[in-house]
Amino acid sequence: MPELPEVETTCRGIAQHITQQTITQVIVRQPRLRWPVAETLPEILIGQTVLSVQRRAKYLLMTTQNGTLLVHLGMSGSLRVVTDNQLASKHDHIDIVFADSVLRFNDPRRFGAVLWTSEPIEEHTLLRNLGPEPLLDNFDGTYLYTLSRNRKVPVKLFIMDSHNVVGVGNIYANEALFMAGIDPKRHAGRIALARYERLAECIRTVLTDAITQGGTTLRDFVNSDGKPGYFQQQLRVYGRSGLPCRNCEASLSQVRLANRSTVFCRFCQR
DNA sequence: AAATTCTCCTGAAGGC
DNA sequence: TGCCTTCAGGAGAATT
Repeated sequence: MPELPEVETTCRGIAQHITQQTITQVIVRQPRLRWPVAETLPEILIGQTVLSVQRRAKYLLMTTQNGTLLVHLGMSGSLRVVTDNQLASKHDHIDIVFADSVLRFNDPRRFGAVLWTSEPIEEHTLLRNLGPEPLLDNFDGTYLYTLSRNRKVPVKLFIMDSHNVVGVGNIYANEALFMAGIDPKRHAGRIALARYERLAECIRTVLTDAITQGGTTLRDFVNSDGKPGYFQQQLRVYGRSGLPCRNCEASLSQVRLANRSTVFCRFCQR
């Protein structure tokens, strides 16, 4: 499933192909996504030129002279650039057509979103209340510590809440907490500053490593055959319930927090 | 304000 | 082979 590293890699991968390209056609085969795709999307987009492709949280922002196309990949979405007229296949819901290429949005579970906005992007409802980017300088242990005082929510849910910090999905929340030695169930307000310093660093590390891997794994966004090819990182705990902890060999535990699978080592994480 | 639950959707995996 | 159930989950919306 696309987490921040996949979105970042997608952003870099498609940017080089569609920046400065003018949209000649828009095909919407399935408008029922997370929110309905505007019926007017083709007439809005045709003739516009993509000036930049950026990422905020897990949103991809394609800016033109008139506004921004927001794309969220949800659980199962992917974007790829097609240059050889290949036929659309199952779940290829939207094509953004340029002179020599097509940006194709595929999303089996349709939790993704494609939305047009002409208002200033930072004021958009979906972006205005987001917390800091975990890879920028305004995110650190002091920030997490201060924000979490008196909060009773489990720390795993705290770091997965996009109001607090964006882009930490279930997989990397599990991984970062293992790496930091923190019990995912621990109340956010009951963790000391030094441990939050460690956690912030671990969040940065797991995300950065994944982006580095993705840069090589998802090396080609043009005519990638079939699957989007999300990277299989070396995961320490996620998906390893009942398997030995890579640190102490004990069997890894699994619980559910807010209906999310949570895997941890009950000895290494406190 | 904060915490919790609900909701959308399809594909994979397991049981019989 | 096939049909059923269960699970997976991003994150906004709704509820407590």
